[in-house]
Amino acid sequence: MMTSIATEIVDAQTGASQAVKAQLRLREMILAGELPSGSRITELAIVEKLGVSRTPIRAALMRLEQEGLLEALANGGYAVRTFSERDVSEAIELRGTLEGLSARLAAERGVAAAVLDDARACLGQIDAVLGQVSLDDEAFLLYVTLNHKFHHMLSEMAGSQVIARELCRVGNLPFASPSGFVLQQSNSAHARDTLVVAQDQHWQVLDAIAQREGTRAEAIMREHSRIAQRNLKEVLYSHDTGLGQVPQGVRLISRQK
Amino acid sequence: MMTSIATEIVDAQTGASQAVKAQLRLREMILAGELPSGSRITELAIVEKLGVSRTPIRAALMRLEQEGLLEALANGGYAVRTFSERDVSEAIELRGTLEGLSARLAAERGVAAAVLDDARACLGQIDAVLGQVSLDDEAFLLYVTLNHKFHHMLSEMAGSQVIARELCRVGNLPFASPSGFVLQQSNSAHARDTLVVAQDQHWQVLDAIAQREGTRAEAIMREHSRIAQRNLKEVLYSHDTGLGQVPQGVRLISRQK
DNA sequence: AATTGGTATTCGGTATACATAAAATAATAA
DNA sequence: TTATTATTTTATGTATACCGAATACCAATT
Repeated sequence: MMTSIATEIVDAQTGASQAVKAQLRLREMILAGELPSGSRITELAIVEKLGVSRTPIRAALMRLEQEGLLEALANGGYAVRTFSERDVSEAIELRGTLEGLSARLAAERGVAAAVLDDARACLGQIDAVLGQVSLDDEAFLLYVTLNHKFHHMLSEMAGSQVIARELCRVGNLPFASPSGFVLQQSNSAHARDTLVVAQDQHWQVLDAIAQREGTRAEAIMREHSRIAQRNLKEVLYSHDTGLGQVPQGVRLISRQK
Repeated sequence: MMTSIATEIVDAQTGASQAVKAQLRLREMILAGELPSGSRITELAIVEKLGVSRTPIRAALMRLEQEGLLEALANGGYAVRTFSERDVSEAIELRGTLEGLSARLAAERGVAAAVLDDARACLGQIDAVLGQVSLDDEAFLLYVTLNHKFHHMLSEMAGSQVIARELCRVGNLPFASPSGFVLQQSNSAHARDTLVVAQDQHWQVLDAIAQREGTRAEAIMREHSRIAQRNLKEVLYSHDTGLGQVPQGVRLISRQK
């Protein structure tokens, strides 16, 4: 058996299949930049790096390709995908469009009062976080968690597995996710203001859904995604400021259009 | 990328990998109803049915799950997915939304004159097909091919790999594809009229894109997808008419909402 | 020195053997 | 006869051996 003691400890922690563990570890490595953007991924290299055999590695690579982090090469094998600024921008636009569709359907179909109350409670928690005049890193992290939760709630309000599934897919790209660029903004001066604006949109879309105003709900979510667009530009073009923290996956975005 | 159905069939005959061949054959079998909707798929059963070993079968099953035709079971294995009428309706709505987004971006960003001319030529061919007062099966088949081609052209006009990729994905569900229900309509009395209306929308969206009218282009494509919605209802609720031809994948749609 | 040919190595596709877990069936006890 | 338990079977997860193809490297020839 080839499993090392360290590997077994990891095994005990996760308890998932080797394939899933390999997938998670590979994703980490890609987003951390250990596997450079554009570099080819060979199965054997991963085998000796992770200590599992080729079969689960193959499954993991296949899943990561589906996720969009890898691209399949012509003659077999994979390469770490490189994203242009345009790719990321379009992925954000795509998410905004899908969230708009989801919000519109939720409004048109109607949402149970209890569900709306849950969402309002979530927004209440975000309000509490933003209540502080100055936000520390922990507050930003809490915002990200709650923001993610709220967006997830929204995607479920439409009651559509089809759309929720697709929304989940585009959110897999780390920089296309609802809070993809929040953490990198945390040192920015107007970072809190940005979140305040975003949170207002959260309340407004919930109101629109409650009022059965489908078109308004859709428009709000589309505009909501433009905050991510602005953050993207800001992160990419203020790169000269010595960045202390490692942004998740920004390395995968190439500079040229 | 977006290989045509005809191309894929040819690939299956020629020397593609075992995994791809298995994937195509399994898809055929699922859509033909040989593997009943909801039934569990075991690897060994497929092994003895297709005569290839488990490894490529596994790859094929994984791909089919990603495509949406199979769902992964909790304790491993897969089952043929069952789609409710609502699922299908939402998938069509999703496609309409994405095509709307694509058309809007194409209009806003602008499209080269040569590309627009190609699209016009394609629509000209469709016009020629619809010029006949009565359409035979061959004409319907030709329409489907050209319709597919035009929608593909549209998805490329936005110049967005991200959106084209997603559009390709939702088109994989056979009944969500642009011409998913055309063939089943071919015995309907007003089938030709439906296609005439759809073709008018084709011309209008092209005009909107050429005129840089993004909002109009988006609205047209959304409305365009509602034709598929109507066809869906018609196919599902006129089931009593003895259907001679086998509709692709309609078996996977369960009757209850 | 450059180009071309051949050889060797590497990589991915495939088949299969083995292990583990779940499910089904049979057997025994109440 | 029924319920519970044990055993057997079956299915997936995993590892690995083998094969064909692609590629890289080295040598030889022009």
